[in-house]
Amino acid sequence: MRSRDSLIPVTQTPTPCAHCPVRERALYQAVDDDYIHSAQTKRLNQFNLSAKRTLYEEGDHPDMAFTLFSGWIMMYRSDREGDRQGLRIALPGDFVGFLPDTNPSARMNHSAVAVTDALLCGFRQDDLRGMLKQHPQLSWQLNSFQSRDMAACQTTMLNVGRKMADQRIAHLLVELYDRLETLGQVDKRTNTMPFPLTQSMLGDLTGLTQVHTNRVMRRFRDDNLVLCSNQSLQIHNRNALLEIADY
Amino acid sequence: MRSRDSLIPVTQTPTPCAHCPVRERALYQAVDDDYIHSAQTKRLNQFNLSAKRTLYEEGDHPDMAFTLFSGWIMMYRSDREGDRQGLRIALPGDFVGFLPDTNPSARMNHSAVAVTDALLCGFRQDDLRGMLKQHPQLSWQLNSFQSRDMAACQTTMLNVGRKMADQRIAHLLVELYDRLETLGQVDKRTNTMPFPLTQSMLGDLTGLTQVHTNRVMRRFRDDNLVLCSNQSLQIHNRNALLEIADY
DNA sequence: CGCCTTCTTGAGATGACTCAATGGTGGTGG
DNA sequence: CCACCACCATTGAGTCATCTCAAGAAGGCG
Repeated sequence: MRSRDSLIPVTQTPTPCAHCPVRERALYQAVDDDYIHSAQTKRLNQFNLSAKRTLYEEGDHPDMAFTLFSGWIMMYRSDREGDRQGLRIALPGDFVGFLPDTNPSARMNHSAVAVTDALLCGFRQDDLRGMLKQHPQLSWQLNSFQSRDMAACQTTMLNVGRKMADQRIAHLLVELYDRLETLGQVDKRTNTMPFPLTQSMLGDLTGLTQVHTNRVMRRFRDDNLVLCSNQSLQIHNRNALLEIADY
Repeated sequence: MRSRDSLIPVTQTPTPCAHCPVRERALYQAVDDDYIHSAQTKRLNQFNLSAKRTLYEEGDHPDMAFTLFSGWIMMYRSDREGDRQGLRIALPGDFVGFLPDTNPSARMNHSAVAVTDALLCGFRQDDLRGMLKQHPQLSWQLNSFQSRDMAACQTTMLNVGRKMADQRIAHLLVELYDRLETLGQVDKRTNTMPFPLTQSMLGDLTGLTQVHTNRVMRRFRDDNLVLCSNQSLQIHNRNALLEIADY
């Protein structure tokens, strides 16, 4: 499987769960120690994935799923002409690439690419499916995650289907800001967050072209709403952004 | 809760599961008899919902979820200006309105309206949540449903975000045709299916205006691809539709 | 220094929207 | 049985948001 080629193992020994930098948001959150122990034994190595490398692609049948420890990953779907529609950005703590269908002919219906260098913790799909079937709490937890993802997906649909370009982009920026804030990755003094997305990716995620994304971002900058430079983005006027985004 | 006003109880005695006309697609599919018995005891009355009545709305905290027995229901999300983005059409057998979050402040993030008169079987949210926590198989089943819904949602996002109007509409028509075919609701001799959607709803579901939807449908008719009349739709040239839809 | 990716900007094309008006159809009540 | 009304489909004219194509500028990296 080609996607595996990009994955570079980091350590040979499983990392104890307590050391997981994002334990509180990962799959085994809120599961009691017994289950966590069981999760530990299933945990595989950590892997590095370099920026721009593909984690998996539409049509793959990956044998691992991952918890993202650090970095950004973009999930997207593409059509025959090669146009991309971004689905969502996975941030540290998110659970990525799980294929619930046991059927060996089941295939991923979207692709995942590293926006930045990423550190991932791998689980075998089979092990995960086994754990889920065995532990109702874990299944329940996954249900919640899926519901949350579904809600976000619906919000994106509303944006892409019904909003103007500036609304879509403003919404995405605020959403990422808020998610990064809960991860403690924004500088609250300057309202600055890491922002590794290219304008092309921003367009993918909002259903716009890169060119038009550029025009909107320039307008935002001219209007003194945000300042984007050097892989980071500073929000100057959050209220105006919220207003535009209809958040 | 206003949405309850539209629901008209049909029978006072729970309908035995074996009589469920769509048993094979409902939540308790593939769950063994013990669970099914438990599900039976939780099953509430059946309800009628008339066409155009709302089942629940964004912001509601409904105390029931439903299995749709007959009729069509449209789920959608709307923004402050009142624009609607259709999320999906629920057909008989689909599970509708479940709110997994136990938190009493949790709210529905989309609305559901009856496209046609509908017959629904109700479950108390609390009972469902209890059953799910107790029975891993049931949780697992729900996971599969959510994954399937998520995949469909992503397909819609690709359509709405990246495809031309005729592609979006062709895709929706074929998708509905296929779903109705598995339900045995198409006349295979004439390739005709029931089609209660107005052009306005069709526009909601594809991120288009009613007016533009009309123009596309007229073109489809002029090109002898489909014929839509009298609440039903006949597909004359499926291959051409598939080609357009990039299915 | 030179290459490659990303960003920027312009000019023109076009798909989809808005506004507006008309026609059809089915249901309802007098 | 007819008149009316509500809803839906149809069509035209004009506008606008976004796209396409194209080219140049600005960085980062070996």
